[in-house]
Amino acid sequence: MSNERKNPYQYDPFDYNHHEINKSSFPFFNYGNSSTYQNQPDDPQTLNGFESDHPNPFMSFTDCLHGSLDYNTLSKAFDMSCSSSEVISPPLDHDNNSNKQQAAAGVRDHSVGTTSTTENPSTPNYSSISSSSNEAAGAAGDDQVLDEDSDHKRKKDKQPKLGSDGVHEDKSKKGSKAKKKEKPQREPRFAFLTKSEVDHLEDGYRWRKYGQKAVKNSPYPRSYYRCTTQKCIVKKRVERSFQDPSIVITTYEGQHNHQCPAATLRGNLNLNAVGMLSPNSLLAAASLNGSARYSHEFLAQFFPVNNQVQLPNHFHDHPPSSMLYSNLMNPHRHHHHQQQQQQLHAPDYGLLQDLVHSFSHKQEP
DNA sequence: CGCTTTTGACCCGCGC
DNA sequence: GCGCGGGTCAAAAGCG
Repeated sequence: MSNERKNPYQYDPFDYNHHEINKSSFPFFNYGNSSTYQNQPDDPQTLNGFESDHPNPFMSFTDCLHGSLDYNTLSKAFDMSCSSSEVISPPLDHDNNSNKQQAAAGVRDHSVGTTSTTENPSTPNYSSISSSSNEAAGAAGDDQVLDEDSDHKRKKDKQPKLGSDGVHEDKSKKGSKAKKKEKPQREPRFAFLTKSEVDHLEDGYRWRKYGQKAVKNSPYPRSYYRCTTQKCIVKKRVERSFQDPSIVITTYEGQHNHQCPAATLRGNLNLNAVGMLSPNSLLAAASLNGSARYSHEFLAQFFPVNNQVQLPNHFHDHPPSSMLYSNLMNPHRHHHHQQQQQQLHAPDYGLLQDLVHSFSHKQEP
């Protein structure tokens, strides 16, 4: 959070090195689960990533939704189907502090061009998927690591409070400290950078805002949303880049345990059907059927809760940050008229600032 | 009436 | 130990 990190959000999605363009793979990764995120990011080996052999390139999308899919699968699948993908590598150096590097590594090269811009000429919108990481905690601080868990934890804390009459089911759990030692798992997170005039982008799911906080060094607040579906613990944070107010940073955490309400209703985004498609098609479907609004969630669904993935070798060889940039988003067909969506995927390092920063500060002279 | 948003308070972890 | 910042809660208000 130092000032030296000027323009944390400043980066040009269109201005990347292209030497890694050929690497078309899904940019998602995470730094592992409860056990791995504790590892020092300095050690690339601690990163979890993709494995090289995966049997089923076209696995059911539903599988993804249910977390049976790992990054490996994703990468594989997407890799295969994204011949036309365009991966853009941000000009990141390797000489940055290891933390950043590591974090950035997440995005590094596993970006998958979803659809080439030519494939979707009618779409002025560009999207990309950001990767995320549990490790975000690493950079962001453990509080984030505990996000999921802390959520419960806090509840416990609170519940006793309000539920003086009631539900302090387990104060014992309150022992957050004990829990902390175990470094409870947290859901993978995925950040999307979206060029949009609206803060809260519709993605087909229903969200309830449960909080808002001012962001340090930013005039724009960060909003906290939770999926309203019962038992669904997915959360997302939305904030606007103060460097580029046109960019909305949406961070998803967790994985929906249900279908996209909108998709279900419309029948457009039938997940089972989608499962029959190649990832590329999936993305296209996300774009076409759900329009830009669904893309976030849609893509987010791909990220398994299963944190045990490993980075491929080349992932380590080519440090951070290739950002995928593609235009699968359809133009504002729905209410968000002016919603020019330009999604860029960036790793979630926990703190959005850090997240974005990883991309940007490399571009600084 | 039910659901969502707002908002101040609170908790927690981390850095100093 | 203290202060800071992130994240969450929950009462109140707003909305359809």
